[in-house]
Amino acid sequence: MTGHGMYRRRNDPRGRMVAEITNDLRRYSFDAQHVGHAFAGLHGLNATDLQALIAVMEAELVGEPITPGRLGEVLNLSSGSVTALVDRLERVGHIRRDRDTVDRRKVLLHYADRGATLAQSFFGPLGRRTDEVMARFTDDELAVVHRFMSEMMRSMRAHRDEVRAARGEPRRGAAPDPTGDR
Amino acid sequence: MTGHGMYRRRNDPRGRMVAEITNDLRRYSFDAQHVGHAFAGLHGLNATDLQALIAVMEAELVGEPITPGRLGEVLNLSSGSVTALVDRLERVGHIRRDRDTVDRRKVLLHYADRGATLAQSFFGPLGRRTDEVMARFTDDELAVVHRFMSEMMRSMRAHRDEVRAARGEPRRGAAPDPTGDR
DNA sequence: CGGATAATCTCGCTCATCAAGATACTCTCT
DNA sequence: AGAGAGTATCTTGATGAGCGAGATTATCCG
Repeated sequence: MTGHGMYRRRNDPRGRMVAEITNDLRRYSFDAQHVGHAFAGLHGLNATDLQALIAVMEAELVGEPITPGRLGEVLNLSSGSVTALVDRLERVGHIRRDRDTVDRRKVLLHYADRGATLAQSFFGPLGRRTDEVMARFTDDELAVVHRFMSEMMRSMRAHRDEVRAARGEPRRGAAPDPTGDR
Repeated sequence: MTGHGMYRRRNDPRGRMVAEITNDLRRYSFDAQHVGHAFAGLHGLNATDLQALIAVMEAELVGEPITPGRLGEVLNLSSGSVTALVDRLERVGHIRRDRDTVDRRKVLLHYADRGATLAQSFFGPLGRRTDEVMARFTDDELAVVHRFMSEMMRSMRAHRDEVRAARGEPRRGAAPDPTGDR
């Protein structure tokens, strides 16, 4: 999944370039997904656990610790799944729970040392590889790349929201999907 | 997940740009993953099923229908999981199995009309969005983006192979280009 | 207080995936 | 031609992530 460009066999140079960029983006996302999966497996976690750990760290580094509810929104998980997820991560010492002092219904998630170390060993090698690639580009070139990725990211995010919103709406086309939905 | 740039708080302009590109790439991949998941759910599939369908179509469009074994390598699934996966997709009419006439141990996977229609409705809207973004870039700018994404993709693929190798077992018969398009 | 609202957690179930082993077919060598 | 080794796929049983409905705990307000 994750990307497109499978058809689109235009023959002008620009058309080919668009197709290749599209394919590279798709492959990059696909591989990134598998890196996460494999790395998580190496450390006794699953892909979701790793994503969650990263989300918890990001939130806390920005100064706004995340709640289980919000984490569920970010990862698109049910509340029951989030509880199980947080249990798993807490049990192995990657994160910990704290009650919010202001609104004591809320639980705030904080990363523990063990989690920080793990994230470091995930991002470290990845960052080194990224730096190697980026070193081959001038400031002006990186500025172009930045503008591009920024717009592509926004575009994909909008698309994600649209597809998610399509849930629960009348389903057109083909088979009635006996299992309902997931 | 997958990506990085969470730390790296350099303060020079270039450092900030690198960090932002990195973050956008990570978010793009993350969202792309969720688009696939949500779209699949809408159609009674899971994320893996959709990836598999795409891989089957890609292989056949290139003229080399994929086998279950190869599909398992691409998706990094066990043989048992692949059988179940292919069963699911065949049952709902997205793909079909054919025995290879030359080596009758092999099974070749082909997409069916229903699968093609589904893929179309997945890639169509995505492609439209992508075109909108790319239209805002000149040929020269796209050439820079192309060079960048190509190198980033290769870098991520190498990293994936490295992380996978750190586990039990490398791919047999060399594993060039899973998701291989082209 | 009592009711409404909100956030999180509990429980029973489903289903994707794995690991190991069974089966089916092919290839090589004598 | 047949035995044995090799390869591809399929079968089976177990595990565990995730869902969804309802229970629990906490806050806020009249």
